[in-house]
Parts: sequence; C-alpha cells; structure tokens
Amino acid sequence: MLLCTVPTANYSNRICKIVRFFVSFSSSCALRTIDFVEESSTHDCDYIKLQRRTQNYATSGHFRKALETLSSMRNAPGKPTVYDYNSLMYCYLRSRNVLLEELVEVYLGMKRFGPAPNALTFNVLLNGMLSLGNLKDMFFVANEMCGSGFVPSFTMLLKVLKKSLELGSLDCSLGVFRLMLRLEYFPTEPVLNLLISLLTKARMIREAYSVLSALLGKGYFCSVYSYNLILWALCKSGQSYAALELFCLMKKKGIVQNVCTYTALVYGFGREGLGVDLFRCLNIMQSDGFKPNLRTYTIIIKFLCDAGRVEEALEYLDRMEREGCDPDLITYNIILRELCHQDKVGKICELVQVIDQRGFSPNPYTYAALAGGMLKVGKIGMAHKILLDVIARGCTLDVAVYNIYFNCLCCDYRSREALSLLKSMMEDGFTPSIVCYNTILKGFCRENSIEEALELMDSFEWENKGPDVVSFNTILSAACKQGNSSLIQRILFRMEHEGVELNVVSSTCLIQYFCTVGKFSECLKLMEYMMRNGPTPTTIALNMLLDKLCKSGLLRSAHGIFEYLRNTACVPDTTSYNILIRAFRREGALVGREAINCSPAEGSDAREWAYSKYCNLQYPIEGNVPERIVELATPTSSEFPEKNKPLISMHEFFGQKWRALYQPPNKEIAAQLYVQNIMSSLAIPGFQTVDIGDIVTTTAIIIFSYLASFKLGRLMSLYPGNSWSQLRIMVYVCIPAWQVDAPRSTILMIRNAKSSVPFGICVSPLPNSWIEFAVEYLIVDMIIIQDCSPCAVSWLIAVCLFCCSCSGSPYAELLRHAWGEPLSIMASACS
DNA sequence: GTCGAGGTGA
Repeated sequence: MLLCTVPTANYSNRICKIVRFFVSFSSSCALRTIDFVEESSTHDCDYIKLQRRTQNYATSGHFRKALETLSSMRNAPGKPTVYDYNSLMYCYLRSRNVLLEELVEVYLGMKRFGPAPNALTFNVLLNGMLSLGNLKDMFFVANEMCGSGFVPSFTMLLKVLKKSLELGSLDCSLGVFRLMLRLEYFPTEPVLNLLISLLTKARMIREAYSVLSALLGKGYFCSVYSYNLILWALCKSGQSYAALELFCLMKKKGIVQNVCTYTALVYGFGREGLGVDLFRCLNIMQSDGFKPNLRTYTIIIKFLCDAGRVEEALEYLDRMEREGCDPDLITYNIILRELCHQDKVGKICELVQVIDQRGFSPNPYTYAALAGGMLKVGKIGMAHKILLDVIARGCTLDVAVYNIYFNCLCCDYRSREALSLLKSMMEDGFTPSIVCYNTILKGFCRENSIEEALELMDSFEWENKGPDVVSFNTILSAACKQGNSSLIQRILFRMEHEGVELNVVSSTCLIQYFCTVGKFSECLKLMEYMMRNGPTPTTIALNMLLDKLCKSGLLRSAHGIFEYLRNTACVPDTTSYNILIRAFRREGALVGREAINCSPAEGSDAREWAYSKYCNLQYPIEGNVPERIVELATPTSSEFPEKNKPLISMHEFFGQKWRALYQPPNKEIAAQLYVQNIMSSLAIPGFQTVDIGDIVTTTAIIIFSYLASFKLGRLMSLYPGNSWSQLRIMVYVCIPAWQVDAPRSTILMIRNAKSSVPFGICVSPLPNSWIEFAVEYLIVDMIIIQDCSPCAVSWLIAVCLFCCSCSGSPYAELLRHAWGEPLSIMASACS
C-alpha cells in the first residue's frame, strides 16, 4: 500500500499568528472607514503606488514591510486583490532570503479571511517551493490546491515528483505519485524508473511493485526497464521464485524481455544455489534467441565458483572468449578467489599472467581475492606476505583489504598488534567498518581474552551502527565454547539492553553451550522452541547436537533425533551422515558384506540408501516417531549392543601405508610431488607416465603400479579363497560434474565394465567418512568416494581396475587398451 | 537506461 504522511507541520501556531495579523489588519481598516469618502479620489493613484512599493519590498526580501504596505491598500474598496497577494508572494520568492513559513502563513490567512487563493496563488507557491526544495510545504500546497478545487498541471506535479526524488524523500515521492494517479497523470518513464529504483534500493520492493501495478491498473504501459528493476530487486533479495512469477507475468502481458531480464533470473537462481534452475533459465534464454553477455557469464562463473566447480567456471571463461565476449577484471577476480580457496597454485599463477596480459591492473578486489582466499585455506603467512607487499608498494587499498590484513594478524595470535595498528591508522584518517571491529573482537576471543573483548566492544567508536549481532555472537560463541554461563548471561543481558535480537547463529551458540555442559534436555527444548517460533535451527545446529550426543555415547538418541529432524526444515547434510556413520563404526557397528548386498534403487540417493543400511541393521528405531524431540533426550540403557567384528579387516593389511597413499595428495601440487616421489622410489624399468588425461589419471596409474609391485602377494594371501576371480568390489564412485569431463576415458571404461563387474557409478556428493570406511573395509561390497579429492577417486578406480585385470576378466583387453603401458607392468608383476 | 566481484559470527 502506498503511504504518505501529509505534512501538517504545526500549522495551528501559524494560524494563531496569522489570525492576529488579519484581525488587527481588519480593525485598523474599520477605524479608517470614516475617512474613506474623502480619500477615495486619491485611492487609485495610491493603490498603484502601494502595489509597486509592496513589490519592491517583497523583491528585496522585506516581507513584513511588504505585507504592511499590502494591508494599507485596504483604503481602496476591494483591495488588496488576490492578484496583489500573488504578486507579493511571487516577488518575495524571487528575493534571496525567503522564509517559506511566512508565505504559508499568508496563504492560510487568505484562505481564512480572503481574498480566496486562486490557481495562480498555488502555482506561485509551488514554483517557489520547488526552487527552494521544501518538500513538506510543497506537498502540503499541492494537496491544498486539489482540496480547493483547482487542478495542478501535469508539468507542475511531475516537477514536484522529480524534486522529491532528487532529494531522496520516498514518502513524499509516493504521496505525489498517488496524487498524480488520482488526477490520471502518469509520470514519464525516466521519472517512474527513478522512483522504482529508489524504492528498491531502500528495500521497499513491495511498494515499488505496487507503483507498477497501480499504473498497470490504469492501463499504463510499463516498459521492460521498469519491470527489470523490480525483477533484479527480487533476485537480489533471495526471492527468485517471486521473480520468476513476475517474469511469467511479463511474458503474459507481451512485454518484450531482454538479456537483462534473463540475467536477473540467472543471478537470482545462482545466489540461492539453485543450479538446475539457473541452467534451465540459461537454456531458455538461448532458445528465446538471447546471447548471454559479459554479466550473464560472470554471474554463471560466480555461481560455479561458489559451488567449488572451478573447472567448469574455467570452461565458461573459455566459452566467453570463443564467443567474443571478453572477460573483465570482475570475472577474473571471481575465479581467482575460488582458485585460492582450492589452493590451485599453478592455475592461480596462470590466471594472474592472463590478467596482466589482458592489460588489467589488480584492484582492491584482486588483492582481497588473493589474500582472503589464501587466508581461508590456512595460508596465513602467504596472505600476510601478499598484503605487506601491496601495502609497501603503495597500491590503492580499501577497508575490506585492510580487514583481511587484520584478520591475518588475528589468526596469527597477534590481535593486540592488529588493535594498535588499527588505532594508529585511525589517527591517520582511516575509517574502520563494523567488520573491522568484529575481526579484532574475534581475534581477542581466539586468544581466550573474552573479558577483554567485552571491554574492547565498549571502547570502540561504533558510531550508530554497532555493536551488531555479529559482534555479540563473536563473543557469545567464545563464551559458549568455554561453557561460561555467567559470561553468557552477561552477553545476553547486554544484547537485550542494546536492542540486538538473537538470531539463528546466536541460538546455535547456545545449543553448543548446552551440549558442551551436557545439558541435552535443555538443548532439545531450545531446538524445539526454535522450530516452533523461529529462527529454524540450521543443519550446523543439528550437526553440533548429533556430534555431541555421539561423543557422549548417546548414539541411539542421536539417531532418533536425526530421524525426527530429517523430515523437518532442518535438513541433514553430508556432515550429519558422517557424524552418525563414524559413531556407528566407533561403536563396533560393522557393515560387512552381508550388510550391503543389494544396490540402491535406480535414481535413488546412494547416500540415503547406504545410511539406511547402517541404521536398519544395527539400530532400528522402534515404535512411532515421538511427537516432541525432547522425548528423545533420555537414552535407553542398552544403547550399544555388541556387534560382530568384520570378517576380514583390510585395515590390518593396508594399515598406515594406504592411509598415506590416499591422504596427502588432496591438492594438485601435492599430488604432482607425490607422483614424482613414487616414480623415483619405484624405479620400475620402462615406466612412463601416459599422458591420457590429467593428474587424476596419472596418479591412478602410479598407485596402480605401486600396488602391483609391492602389495599383490600379501593381498592375495589375505583374501579368502586366494583367488582374484572371487574378489568383488562394488564401487560407487562419486564424481562431481567437474570431474566427469576430466577423466572421461576412465568413467567410460567403468561404465562399460559395469554389466558384469560389480561397479556402480553415482554422481552425487557423499561423506568423507565413507572413503575412510572404504579404506578400512576394502573387501566389503561397497566403496563410496566423496567428491573432491582427485587422488582418492583415482586410487579406488585403480584398485578396481587392478583387481579386475588380474582376474583374467574379459575386460582385461579393454583395460589394457585404455591404460596402455602401466597395465603390462602390472601384468608382469602379477605373474 | 535496467545487470556482475572482495572483508566479520555457529
């Protein structure tokens, strides 16, 4: 609904003053009535003189004198006329020192005692107020004009609307807009767009939309630009599905959409992590005949990077260039940031070179991407070095870059140094942001100086923006981790006192506190309260609770709560499964061959399926799901029944060597070094790296060879039946989309082999613990690999290939073809 | 004309 406060600034006072003026004015006129007849012959001549004198006084800004002169016209009958008043106002408005209040007083006096204001009166006043920029009075006069039966012109109201937009008054702008609409005046498109734009920037999207729909209701045609403004606002505020509805409405209304329209949706879906919708929208955009532009591509790249799919992002970068849509520094900065997050040193160097070759100079965002990204993966020293270097070189930096620098110091347990640096920078004119203060608070908390952090919070010059909920949560979190209840109470009291409301992060901290001190019942009460009244607990809170319950030996309770919550808004993620599966394993709950002797149904979630195998076999939840999660708080006494030991533990055999094999080469560079090490230590004659793909393939070959050279005999002796043909390994290889393309040959091969060798491929993220599980119980029928580590994927593929080829399987030929030379090395090792 | 990037809390 459009709202507008009608400016009624204390007019009663003014009316009192003006009444006094008009009363004395009238009585002085009455006293002189006797003289009227004698003086009438001279009146015409005097009147013209008085008119001129009034105008002169008014023009030179002597308002009171002008008004007195005007009042002396009363000697002439019917004078002063409304035109005299208008003339006075007009001239006074041309003077330099105008007090609008005086004009309003005169207007109110005219209204009350006459002569009645006419259309010109209002126009004179409006024009004057427009040039002086007094919105309150301007809106008042416009309303008065309508109320007096005059119609302000379209031009006049448009000017008023423009002025109020220029001055940023949304209330007034909306008021004028409504007034215009009442008079069937439609603002011009630029003015309308300015109004919508200002409203959306003030997060008044609903109001912006009501402006649009009010116009549509009057049959006005709104252009695609107006729609796009609202579409973008919806997408930027996490309402992409609402944006989609608007998008459909546009189509229905026959609005010709443009690239910017589609790009808004692409942005919205990407921002909310809705990849399927994003790419669907991209396809629709292209089939509708629109080519993605620089911004569209940048948004897609940002989405991919945020999802860790940097290889795909790089493919889009290539695609842009192929299509003649050159990336700019924004595009590069986005990729650079993600490459840093993934610690891909080689690619970072390459990209930095490309940026340089394209003639771009690094900007503060570039430095933030590099240093911030490195800091996030724990390379504090490197981040610190980069920033020291750019500071020393006098590069233009901004507050965000300095915040990363402060964070570097704090992560290095140098919070005090960060604080004193901040103080000295402030003396030199640096204006810190709220993030800066919060970073330093976090540093102090990290160094266990929570009390000091609280004192600091008081001493910071927050201006009027803080401390905010993040500041409080920073300290609250530290207090909760310590289990310091009195400190927690103090913080909560402060928050209440300062009007800072608890949010979902604050509540999660409290959940952590209850878990830390073992008050599970309190914790569950809080969770339940949050589920009923909000904010809904997040997966992080769920995981925290599960972890603490499991670590306290309350696996059955954890399992029950998990089952209960998974059907609510609190959705479990990979970590949730990890926690439970680890706990099951710790408690001796074995998943052996018999546990997983079937495959997940076509199209089902392998993670869910495997989890259910664990749970149903080992800890079935009996009875109905309780009504309230608090009922799950008390664990039963027989939580962990004894379970069988694994028939064969490959863990005993593979031991630490296998762990070492799969753990270090998580990162590409480490993997390369690792490969070189193994190659030199193996010293297999005639061994060559086969360049059929990427590091994944190469690493797989190396490990493959390693297994062939050193482990075969022992493996065979340990395996029951001593026959490779009996070895059945079912592999659910989880390969995220970015890897599917890389080792294409490998995937293809496994797919071909799938019909008779028990391989399976599942493309969906899976928990890390399952890799560990696979390492420990390699003989069981399932190996599931998580998404990220190329090396982990490759060695399991390698193991499988190795086993298959050794058994003299009909696929040996296929494998030999695909793997070439190393396979023959392996074959000779076998013999 | 409308549109894309970095830094703080669980």
